[in-house]
Amino acid sequence: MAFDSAPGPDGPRRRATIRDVALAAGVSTSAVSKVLRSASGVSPQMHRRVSEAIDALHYRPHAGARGMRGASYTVGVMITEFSSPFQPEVAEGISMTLGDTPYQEIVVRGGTDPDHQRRSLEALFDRQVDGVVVVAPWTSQAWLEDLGRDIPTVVVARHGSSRHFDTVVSDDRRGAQLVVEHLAGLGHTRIAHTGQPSGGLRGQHVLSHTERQRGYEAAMRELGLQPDVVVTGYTEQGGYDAAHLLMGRADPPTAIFAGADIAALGVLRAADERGLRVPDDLAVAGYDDIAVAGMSRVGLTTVDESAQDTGHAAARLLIERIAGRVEPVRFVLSPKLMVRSTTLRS
Amino acid sequence: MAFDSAPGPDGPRRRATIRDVALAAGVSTSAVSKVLRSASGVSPQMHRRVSEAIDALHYRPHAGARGMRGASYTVGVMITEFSSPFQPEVAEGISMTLGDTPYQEIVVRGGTDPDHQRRSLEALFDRQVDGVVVVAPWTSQAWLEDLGRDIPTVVVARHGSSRHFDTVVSDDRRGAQLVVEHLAGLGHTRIAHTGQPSGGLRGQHVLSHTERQRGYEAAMRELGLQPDVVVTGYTEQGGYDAAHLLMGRADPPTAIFAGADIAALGVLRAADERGLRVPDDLAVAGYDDIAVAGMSRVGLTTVDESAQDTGHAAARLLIERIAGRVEPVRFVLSPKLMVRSTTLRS
DNA sequence: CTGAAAGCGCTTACAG
DNA sequence: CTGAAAGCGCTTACAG
Repeated sequence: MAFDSAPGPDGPRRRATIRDVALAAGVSTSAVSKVLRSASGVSPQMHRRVSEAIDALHYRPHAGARGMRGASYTVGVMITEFSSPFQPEVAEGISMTLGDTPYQEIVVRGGTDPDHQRRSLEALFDRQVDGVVVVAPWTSQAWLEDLGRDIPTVVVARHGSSRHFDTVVSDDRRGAQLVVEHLAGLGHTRIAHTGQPSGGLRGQHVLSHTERQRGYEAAMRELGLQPDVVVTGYTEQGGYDAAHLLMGRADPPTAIFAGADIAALGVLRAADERGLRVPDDLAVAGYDDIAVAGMSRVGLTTVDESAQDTGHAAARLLIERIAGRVEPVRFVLSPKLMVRSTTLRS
Repeated sequence: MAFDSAPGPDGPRRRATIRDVALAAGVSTSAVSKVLRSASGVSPQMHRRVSEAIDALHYRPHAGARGMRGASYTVGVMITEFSSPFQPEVAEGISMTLGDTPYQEIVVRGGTDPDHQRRSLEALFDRQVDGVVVVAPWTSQAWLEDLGRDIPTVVVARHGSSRHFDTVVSDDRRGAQLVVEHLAGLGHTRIAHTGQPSGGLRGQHVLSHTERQRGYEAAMRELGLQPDVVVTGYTEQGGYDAAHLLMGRADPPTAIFAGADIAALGVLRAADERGLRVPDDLAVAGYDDIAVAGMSRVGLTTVDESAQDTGHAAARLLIERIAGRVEPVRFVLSPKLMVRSTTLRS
């Protein structure tokens, strides 16, 4: 481990404390504390002596004890699932950005149930994090505003304005528009969309998928086309079910724009099952540009919203907020259309 | 948030403490503490009064403060990357299993650099976790044994015996054997393998990939075939590079067994680029059975080692260890061959 | 069964 | 610039 004192032959060893360091350096614990926090008001030689003692004892401050008075240097991150193709990339971006700071991220799983998400966020709060990044929360605006009042908060993938927290979103409306225009430009007129239930969120404070659906509908109308939405869910199975439903109709669409890549994969599976050639019989597009989308055997046309950049922006904003900023910031990333073989024959 | 006291119009509100609860219930803080930990020696009416006060104040114990004396009810999990297709599934399994217990998981990213992994583990330790699950650590056995002496520890995906921690592994040797026998049974004799550097780990204390390679080599020799290993890495690019190298030879293999699915995807990309038909010109197999492997357009033959079950077992063992068990346990999961279209023509 | 007191390892005003 | 003292919110022996 990071320390070595009283090495009993087998049992756990005692961890060095600030008191041990103070004793070894012949100074007060207050002095050690100042060096630890690189606070002002320490002479160079004091700094040196303390630093040497810290190294010699392999001392590491106890985060829990620090958190009781000052900062814990921990930021909490909540994502809905660890094993989804998109959100962990956001966490990865946060982790990379935090690498250069004294902050350490801890990630918890919130699930999609609002109550479970609340409990996960509370668990983070109980651990005295200095701030939180919340990805795709299915909870009320009021509850999030309360959270933001109690602790520096950045919300990812949720639209609308806020008073007490920052927001990082992709311009989902614009992204959906890019897809629709691309498909219409190829001559498609019957373009269907697979969506996800709004989760009871309404108005401007909605999650990405609702904005995508709105963007799709607006773009279709603008082109004089009839929107056609099937709401199943952003899962492989959801896309699969939606595709079978749509293609079983008398007058099926010639293109399906799935709200998420994971659902688009389900659409492709259904298309394969029905013996449809992609893109000749059916064009397919997704959203997110997850790693699989770029695979040669998949070649999914989709929208890149850069999960890593999202995480980077979220981490940066959170640090600013921890440092004292209170005015809410809304950071919007620009989506980019990635055209591949599921819409364009080579 | 989980509490509501002194609601300043805008600023953060003060969190209820054990003292507030004691005052509201008209009892001592010691009594509240006992109820919190469901310790013995509390009368039913005391229990009721305290519980009511806890609910009324929306009180939640502060994990940092608890951790200073007793348990923090937090278990730390370290995985190498958040955005890899396999390890987060293990974390998911841990999270699900912990859902029924008072423990909360927190996950950190360790990366593949041993020093970075150490720092991540230390960060967990600083946060006073009650135990840790370490997935695929690239560090010395001595260091892990030291960690295990200081804190209940379960190591995933690392082979060999241990004195101070538990181990959860899949029988990688057997899994590799299943793949080789499957391919040989199809008539292949030139079967190549793509591996990953051992990372300096030797002897019995190696990570999964080294065991897989050993299993491959042993199975080949047993069948009187010549092992043929290219060590690149368990990445898409690694598989891609290995495949181009192998297929560029005068006498190329007819089958490639990639050590991990992610590398197998790279092999498939290279095969597509070279215009090779799979499985007719080249059979491809992987290992891990990640979600993509089962996709209709991929259909990758692979080995299922059940990441969720791995996480479940790890969580269960860790809780036993926190409860006091000291004898090391080694839990071995049985791999299962998943035959799909990259080796078997339909 | 109940509670007063000490202490966990830090940081934060406050004297000097 | 330096340090003694108080206190953060809990749990743990220890009396009663």
